[in-house]
Amino acid sequence: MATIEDVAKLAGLSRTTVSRVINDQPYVTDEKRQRIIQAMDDLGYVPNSSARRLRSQKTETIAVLLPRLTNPFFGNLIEAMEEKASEWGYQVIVCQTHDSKKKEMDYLQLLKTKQVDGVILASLVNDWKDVEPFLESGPIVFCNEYMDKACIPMVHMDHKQAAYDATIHLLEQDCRQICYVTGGPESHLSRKRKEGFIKALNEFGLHFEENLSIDWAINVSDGQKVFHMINNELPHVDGVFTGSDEVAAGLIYEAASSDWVIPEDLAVVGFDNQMVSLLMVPSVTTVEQPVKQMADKTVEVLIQQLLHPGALAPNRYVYPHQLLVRNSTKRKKLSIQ
Amino acid sequence: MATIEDVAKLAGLSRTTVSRVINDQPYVTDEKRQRIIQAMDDLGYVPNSSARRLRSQKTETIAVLLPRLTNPFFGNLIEAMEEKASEWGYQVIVCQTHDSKKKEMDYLQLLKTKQVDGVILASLVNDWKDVEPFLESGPIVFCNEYMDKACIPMVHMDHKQAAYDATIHLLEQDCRQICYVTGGPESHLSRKRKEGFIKALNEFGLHFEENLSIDWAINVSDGQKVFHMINNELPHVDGVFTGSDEVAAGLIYEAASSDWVIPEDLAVVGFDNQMVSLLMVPSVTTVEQPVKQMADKTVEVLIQQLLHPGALAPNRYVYPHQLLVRNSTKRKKLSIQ
DNA sequence: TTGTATGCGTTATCAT
DNA sequence: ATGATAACGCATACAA
Repeated sequence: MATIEDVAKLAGLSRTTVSRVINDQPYVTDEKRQRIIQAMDDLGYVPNSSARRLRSQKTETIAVLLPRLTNPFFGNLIEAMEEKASEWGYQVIVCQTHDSKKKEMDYLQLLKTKQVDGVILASLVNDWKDVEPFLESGPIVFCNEYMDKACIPMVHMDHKQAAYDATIHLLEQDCRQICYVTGGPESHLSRKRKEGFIKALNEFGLHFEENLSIDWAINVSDGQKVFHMINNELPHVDGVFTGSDEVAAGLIYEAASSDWVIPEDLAVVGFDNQMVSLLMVPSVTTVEQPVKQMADKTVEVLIQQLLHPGALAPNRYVYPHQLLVRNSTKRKKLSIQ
Repeated sequence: MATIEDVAKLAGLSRTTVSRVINDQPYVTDEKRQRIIQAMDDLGYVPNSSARRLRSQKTETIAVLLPRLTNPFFGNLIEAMEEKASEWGYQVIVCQTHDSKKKEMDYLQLLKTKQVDGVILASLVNDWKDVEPFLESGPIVFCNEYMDKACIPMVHMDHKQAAYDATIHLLEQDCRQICYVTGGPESHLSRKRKEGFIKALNEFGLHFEENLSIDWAINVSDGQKVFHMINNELPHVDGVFTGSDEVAAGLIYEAASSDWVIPEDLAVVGFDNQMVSLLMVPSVTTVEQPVKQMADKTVEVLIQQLLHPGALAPNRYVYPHQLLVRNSTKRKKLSIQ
């Protein structure tokens, strides 16, 4: 493999001059520049990035931590992030934590060992106090997940309000026994959602009931299980709030082979506006998040931190959500005007 | 940031000895080993990976090239790959080419510049002759996509046979005007599928008709467009072979708000056995690929190449597929026995 | 405008 | 068992 030295020799010049050409710097005569370019071509020279990294203390690489890629929300998120990062010439390393504290800490080490310049946390299972020390090694930005006590940039929506809106909608459809279905570890985000859910209940004179709460549902097959649980143990339930379109879809799929009619017997709201929520029969009422905008902003904020280490950017970017009302909750027939 | 030098000084020993401790090498007294570990702890020392990379000429990182992550097939693929790679202590860089020749070449440069030790090609739009030279810089392995002329390991299924099976099934359901829907750039894989499709037609005395061929459909909304195209311009079509469950889902979704009844008027097969193919009403007949096994095998083969550069592994791993017959093609009623 | 010398942090070689 | 030194490939401060 040719090195800068080889190129210098072949061109009959010094490493410095070659380096200048490589980095598009001035103070090189056109003639010598050409000679060097020629030499690089002849040798098939390519700068060794490990050497550059060591010299520059930069990697042009970022890590994105998330639970798992098969959750389409995170799939969409990282798709957009990679695209944006690539525009800036940055690589993206995928870090699936599977909600494991250990894996999360292991991936954070990438920052310490200088394998990446910065980190995006799209989920968090460890305590913030265990993560904070990593800030010494480079910037960290939250996306989706957030944490009031952390003094770093955060890009997310108002999950409390979103859950509130969705729940109010269920209540307005005359649901009174609403099952609260969530999954994954308890997080700041999930607590916010729960707050919104409870706030809405309270406004209708209801309160949160532990026995209508399910906290282990994260995918389609869990959704199917949830339906059977409701069918067998909670027949009085008339509405379901879930934090995931996949779960909602599984539930609705399973209900189709039963007596339950959706939404008349059971109204269901999902979350994320995944494709499947539109395709289901009935289509699923859901909360849309501006995933691409959030992803783009997150990458932008992180890279700005890398480029201008001093500049403290405003550190909250809250994006709007939208409740998309579809057939899985339309219990009230419209009166003919 | 503390360096090995700092640790050495604090412990009153040499860099060499510290390095020995870091790398678990022998020839260090327990007493000094302890002293060094203590010093590393005190300083919060972590080896700098850029320096290690430069020194060892290894990155412990691989690149995975694919068109886009929002295609759930590739989402599942990379999820499994990342997990497997992480078991071996390897990082994964996501490289979305969006089927662009230029982006593909750019990402392949990662190999030349030593940012990654090896590359997995899950798709390919450039000619093989343009890719082959990169082999000088490190191993490349195909997964899903393949190429008969390339002398590198390949992990994939028999796409010709899979398409053949799916088409025969449509024909057995009495479809005679089958629309062939595909998307993305022409590739070896897509050619193989087409061969299988044509072979099946031929066995039923039919031949491929260009005007029943659509080559621009890759997602749900394309599937919707396909339906309208059939509805408006190809009303005599009675079956659809598509290379994607998303497209099939979009088509079926759109058909629901029309006169067409699926499968009676139009039988539809998808590909990949995505969750959505099961959830649709009617559920979608599809071809299942053993994604996880293929992903695991690919990573394993690549890492073996990295660990034992000499050892030529057998270079084809062909995995079985399975046609899952669901409601979108069940036109023939079972006779009561 | 060009070149020399030095150091980024690590590990391998060779002495001791 | 331990340490001095060179080398990995590059880019920068400084000199010319």
